[in-house]
Amino acid sequence: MDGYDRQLLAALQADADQTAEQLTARVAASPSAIQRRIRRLKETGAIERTVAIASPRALGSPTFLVVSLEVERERPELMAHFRRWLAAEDQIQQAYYVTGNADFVLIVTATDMESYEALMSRMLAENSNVRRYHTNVMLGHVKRGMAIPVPGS
Amino acid sequence: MDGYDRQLLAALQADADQTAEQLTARVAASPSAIQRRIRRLKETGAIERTVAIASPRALGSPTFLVVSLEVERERPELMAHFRRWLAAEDQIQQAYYVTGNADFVLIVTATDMESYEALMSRMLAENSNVRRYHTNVMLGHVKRGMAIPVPGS
DNA sequence: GTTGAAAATAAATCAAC
DNA sequence: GTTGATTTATTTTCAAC
Repeated sequence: MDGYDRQLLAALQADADQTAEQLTARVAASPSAIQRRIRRLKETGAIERTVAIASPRALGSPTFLVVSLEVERERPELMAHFRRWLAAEDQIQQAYYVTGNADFVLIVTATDMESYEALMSRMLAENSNVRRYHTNVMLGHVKRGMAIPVPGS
Repeated sequence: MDGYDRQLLAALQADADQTAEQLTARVAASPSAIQRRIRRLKETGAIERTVAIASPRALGSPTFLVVSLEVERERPELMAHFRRWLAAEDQIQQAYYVTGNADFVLIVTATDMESYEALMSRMLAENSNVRRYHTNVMLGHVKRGMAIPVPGS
């Protein structure tokens, strides 16, 4: 991971559809070097994956919700079960383990509030260590991304 | 947007590095049809963009924070200013406008707590309508993604 | 790291069904 | 929608510097 790799990560986090040739405009290196490094970044896992960001409108403008929840942490096996449950649910986009009032913060999608409530009921039914949760319905977003800023860029 | 497009969106949200040929395994259509549709999905904006998901470890394991904040909403011009401010800050990955206790939920990255605090100070100094905020430091994540589930898939 | 050429792969375009 | 051929663009690999 040197300056070239960091510049590449910055560029590809913003737009992964650029060709090696186009990237020479942003990364001071030749197409050959760029191609080699991109492959290496993927091999080493510095680039975990490349994904298409879909427009919510194109998929029926689902409801998004921000859920903070508290769990009973005493039983490790229940926590492990809960994490697996979260990972398996497609409607749960993001699941973060946090400090503070809440233990988890989730970003959830649902076609409508009814389906959200069904998901939450199922969550409670299938995870006895979930104590309570608080829902914030998303009204809109200013920004949506996963890009991590790169030091030298 | 028919069944083919939805299947494609589902597949590309998970992995955008698949060739049209590889996609025939998941989308019951020929490579030609798949290529044509992918291009159309990008042109129409159904696919907003394609991005590389970088490993936080590769970028120095930054701290992630979930910030809920309350704003003074009375002055629309201040709100517009705040939204632009959020959009312009690289450290702010996601900014959601929500109902409930908080008005906004942010997902923020910082190299360390000091830089996070500097960002928040600057936020307050440059946005007089931000009333208060509450920080949840992220300890880890179970899941990190932007994929929207697709009805028929 | 670079350039440049060759080979392999994939995408784009088109015709015909 | 499909197949198959063609063209174009990109990636990959390599040699030489």
